[in-house]
Amino acid sequence: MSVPLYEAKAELFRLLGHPVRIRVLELLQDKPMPVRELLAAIEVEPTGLSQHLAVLRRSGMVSAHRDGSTVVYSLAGGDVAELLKAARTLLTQMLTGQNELLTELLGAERESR
Amino acid sequence: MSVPLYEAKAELFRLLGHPVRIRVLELLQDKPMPVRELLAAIEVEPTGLSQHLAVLRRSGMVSAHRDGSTVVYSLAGGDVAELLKAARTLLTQMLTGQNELLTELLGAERESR
DNA sequence: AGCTCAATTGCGAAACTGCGCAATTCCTGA
DNA sequence: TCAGGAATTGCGCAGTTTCGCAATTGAGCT
Repeated sequence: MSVPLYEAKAELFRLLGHPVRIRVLELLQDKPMPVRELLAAIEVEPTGLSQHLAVLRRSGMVSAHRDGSTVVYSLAGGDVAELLKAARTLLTQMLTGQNELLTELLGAERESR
Repeated sequence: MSVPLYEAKAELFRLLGHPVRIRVLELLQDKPMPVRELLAAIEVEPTGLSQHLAVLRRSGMVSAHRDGSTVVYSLAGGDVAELLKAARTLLTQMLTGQNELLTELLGAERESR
C-alpha cells in the first residue's frame, strides 16, 4: 500500500472538516441537486460553494454533470450516510457524557456545602 | 441548539483530520495505553504527540490519568470504532469505484484503437 | 535536597486553508 | 452573434495548524 490506511482516513476526515461541505453532503443524500439549489439552501457565496464543491469533486465523493446551463451534483457511490450517522451518534454520546460529568460535579458540590 | 449540528460534525471531523490523531484513536481502541507506548507505536516526536493528545483531550474524545510517573490515555465513552469503521468502508467503496471507472476507461481506449 | 526520566506547555517559523474579488468559461435566448 | 446568467478558476490576504526547540512540571530514586 503506497498510502497507509490511516493517512487516507485522516485525509477523508480533513475533507469533511468544514460546515459547508457537510451541508452539501447532507443535502445530496436526499437527491442530486443543481448548484443553484445548494446555493439557496446553504449560507455561502457562490464562489465559496464552488470551491467546496471542487474539493469534494477532487476527492471523488461527489460527481457533477451539466444539464443545460446548470450543473447538477450527486453523491458518487460510497455510503456517506453511514459515516455521517456515526458522527452524529458519537457527538450525542460525547455530549451526554459531558452532561453526566457535569451533573455529577454539581451534585458533589451541593453535598460538600 | 446554540451550535448547529452540522457545525459540530464538521468540528468533529476536523479533529480527526490528522494521521497521528487517527493512529492514537486506533491504538486506544484495543486498550488504554501510556504515552510511552503510543510514542513507540507512532512515528512522531514526544512534543508532537503531546500536542495531538491535548487536542483529543480538549475535545473530550480521550481522557488521561496519571499512573505513577507515566500518563495513561483511554477512549472516553463514545463509539469511535463505529466512526472509523464507516470511514474505512467508505474509503474502500470510493477506491473500488475509481478502479471500476479506470478499467472502464482503459477498456474503451483499447476498443477504440 | 538534587538528579533524572516522562510528559507537557510556550513560542516562533513554515505550511496550509478559507474567503472574496476579479476574470473566465459555458450555455441560452434575443 | 452578442448580451446575460450560471458556475468555475486565479489570486492575494488573513487566520489557523503543525512542527520542533527550549523551558517547565511532576514523580521516583538516592
